[in-house]
Amino acid sequence: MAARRAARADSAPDATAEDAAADDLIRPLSRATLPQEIVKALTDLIMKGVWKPGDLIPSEKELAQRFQVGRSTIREAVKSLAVLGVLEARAGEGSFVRAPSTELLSGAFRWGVLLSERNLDDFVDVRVLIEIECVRRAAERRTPELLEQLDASMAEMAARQTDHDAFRECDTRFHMAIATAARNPIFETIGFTIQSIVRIWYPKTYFIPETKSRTLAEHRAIADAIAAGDPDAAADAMRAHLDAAGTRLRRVLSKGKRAG
Amino acid sequence: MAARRAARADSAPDATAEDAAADDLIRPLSRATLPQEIVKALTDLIMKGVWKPGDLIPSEKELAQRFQVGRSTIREAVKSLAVLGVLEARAGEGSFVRAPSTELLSGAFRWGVLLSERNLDDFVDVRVLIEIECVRRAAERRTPELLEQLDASMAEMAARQTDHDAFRECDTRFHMAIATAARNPIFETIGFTIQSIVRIWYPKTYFIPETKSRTLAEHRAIADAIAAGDPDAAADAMRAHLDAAGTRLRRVLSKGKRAG
DNA sequence: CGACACATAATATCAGACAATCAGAACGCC
DNA sequence: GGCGTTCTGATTGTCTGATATTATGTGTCG
Repeated sequence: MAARRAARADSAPDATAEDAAADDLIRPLSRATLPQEIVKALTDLIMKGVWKPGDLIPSEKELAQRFQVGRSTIREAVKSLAVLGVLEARAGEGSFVRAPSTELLSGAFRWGVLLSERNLDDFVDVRVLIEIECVRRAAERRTPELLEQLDASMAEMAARQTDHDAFRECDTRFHMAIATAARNPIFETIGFTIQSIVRIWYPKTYFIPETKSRTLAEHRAIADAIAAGDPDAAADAMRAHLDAAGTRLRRVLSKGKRAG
Repeated sequence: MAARRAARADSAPDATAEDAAADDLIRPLSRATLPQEIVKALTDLIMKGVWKPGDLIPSEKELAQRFQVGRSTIREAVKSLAVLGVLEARAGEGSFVRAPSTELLSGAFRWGVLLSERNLDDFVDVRVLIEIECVRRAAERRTPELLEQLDASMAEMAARQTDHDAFRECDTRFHMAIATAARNPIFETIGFTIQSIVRIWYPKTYFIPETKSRTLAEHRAIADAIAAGDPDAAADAMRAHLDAAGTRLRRVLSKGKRAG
């Protein structure tokens, strides 16, 4: 009969020696389903730099032949990565590796539990570390363009304090400008990712009366330190801002929980 | 008779057939693909609390009939959500809503790093920031298990210095153990991602004779500082290690470039 | 030289089939 | 009755083939 694909038949669940490579330590729990393995294989190809953003990956038919699986299996894997925002499948053209963007997980961002109170502290810790580093680098590498962007953001912020959406946009722009000014694409991407999450949650704090005026003042302190080219002062100002914002968010969340 | 959970029918697409048809005629498949729509519909059902964590969702066949699409379409949607960690499909049982986890949140950062432009210097900067923070947190939160893992890694490293692959595995394990010990899933994920990329590049430095002995000594200094519960010393040791490793790598790369 | 029809290739979607797996019912033994 | 075994039905896993839709290139014809 048709030779079956070499199955990964681990006959008995006997305790295996601990010679397992670190590779497999990543997922010891779930038995691998075929599409899951394909996802991992495709991920590895991206990780190793074989496929870079913008690249066209082989067609589904070719991938199916190469992995020795059916087309539907490949499709499920590719589709999963497409939903994640990692790949983009275009009918008639092929599938491409997408550039990093805030669209990552866009469909799933609406899932409320993405940031629950349990992850809030974890997230804030990451935010503090990354944004402080970004602002430090931005202060060292400051340009007139950056200062202009920051000023513009703050000016609009001050002018439109009653418009929640506009205020949020200005807030986002302020932090993203700093992330970009760090002049490191990885910090920039991480910074953008952070902002895409922040802009979903932090606007809840706008209902605290003093939030906006304090935010504006904190932003101004940060911008001043950047303009002065003082990384330490900028870092301090950013830390103060993020601590205050985090406290405000926690206050709103705990209050909402108590009330609801 | 195991009555399957009855899903509300109001999400079925046959309500207001005229409007839907008109809309579809005006914008046939505008941007969204069918599985994407299913994904959105399913996440909405979860978000609205119709399906709660642990619940069994309708079978693929029933969903296909209800949404009036083929089963493969449903499968691609469910599989995507399974990859995202939102659903869990168990053969023979059905698909279940998973308890919220940090997978989505961590995944966003993971892909951000993976898809960012990969310049060595930029990458090393990120590595230094993240791993120093991880080791600092690990020193504050150290456990006997961590110290054991680090010792085991270093012991094997010392014993198998001639085996490049084994040495690399130990190196990876050492850094990943520290990332895990930071006790923050996002830091852990970013740390793992960094290691996944690092392990592609750094083995090139193993051809410098003194690399392995120095790496081992640097690891030992880090482990000692962690064992002593001294975050600052651990951070210093880690910085020294990463700086040295970076220098070694740059040396190999420039030499290789000049030679080849 | 340009516009239109056609060929080609890729994804999008559907349908059906069979295998693998699991929970629970049915059964049989003690 | 209690308990282990077998059977069965439901569900996901996977493969194959077919049709539809879409984008790209190409060649013909005016």
